[in-house]
Amino acid sequence: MPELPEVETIKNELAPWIVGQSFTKVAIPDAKLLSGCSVRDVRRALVGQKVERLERRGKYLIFHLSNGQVLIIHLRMTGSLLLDPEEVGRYARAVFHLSNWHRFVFSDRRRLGKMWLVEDVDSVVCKLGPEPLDRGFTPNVLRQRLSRHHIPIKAALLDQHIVAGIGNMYADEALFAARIHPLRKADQLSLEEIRTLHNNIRRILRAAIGSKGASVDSYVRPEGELGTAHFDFKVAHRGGERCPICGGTIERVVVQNRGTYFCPRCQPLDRRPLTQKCAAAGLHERLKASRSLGSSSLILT
DNA sequence: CTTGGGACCTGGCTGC
DNA sequence: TGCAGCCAGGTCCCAA
Repeated sequence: MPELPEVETIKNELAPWIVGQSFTKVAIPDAKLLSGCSVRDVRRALVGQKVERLERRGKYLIFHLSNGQVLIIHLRMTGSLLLDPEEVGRYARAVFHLSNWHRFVFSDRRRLGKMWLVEDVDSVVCKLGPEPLDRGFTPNVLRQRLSRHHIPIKAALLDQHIVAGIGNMYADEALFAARIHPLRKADQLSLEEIRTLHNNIRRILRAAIGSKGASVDSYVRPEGELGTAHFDFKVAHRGGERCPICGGTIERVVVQNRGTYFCPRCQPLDRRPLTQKCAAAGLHERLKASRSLGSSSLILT
């Protein structure tokens, strides 16, 4: 599933082959791929145009063309861009031939990917939230954006209008690293929690780019290699396994129709001190009793 | 305005 | 072995 680190990797690895080259031939066997333009429009506009620059914004890949137009690709769930594959394959949705005799293929098993040809990038990506790796993305920016939403923090991190580029895997990893339960309300995190979350979002995304992305499902890099970021996952897609911190069992819940993995011990829903929790639950006596017995923890249900 | 839920899409998996 | 039915999740769209 291409999220920010995967799209960034694709951009970095594709750029040396594409930037400065022009399109010589474009085939789009799957017209459903296109949003707001026809196959003929795209072929006519692209052929002969040079790619001036390749850019990523959130999970969007942006090709700046020499005529000022912009080709934008979103890979969604199962899309990939393959450089010079031996065969185009049965899932090829678009094939781009370049002036250096290389070609790249937009391959997408589930056909959820999208492609736009526009005059103005903002007509497609204007509503995206800030780039989490930009200098301007400070803890205060994150705090301000989260404070407007009374929804689970997991849902807020997945909302591209709040922050761009984070998907299901990295949201789970960042919340685990910050020890924040995925169902905590976005507008009720403390400043300290937001600082920790902000720090971990950036750390985890940077590390994942360093590992060239996570190949959990169908993600492959343009030249066919896999990424290795998933080997560093602590909770994502690890339901039922042991938590690497506390040894407890990693659980899976569904938040906003998304499989969500977390450690209930490391990411408690209620973070108030134990004494306050017990007061709220009317459990003074039980706490005293458990302490007098030398118990260091109390299970609240 | 915000929030939640369904649609899109299809290969792969589960269970009968 | 075959097949129906469910699941995965990024984004858009609609209803409350």
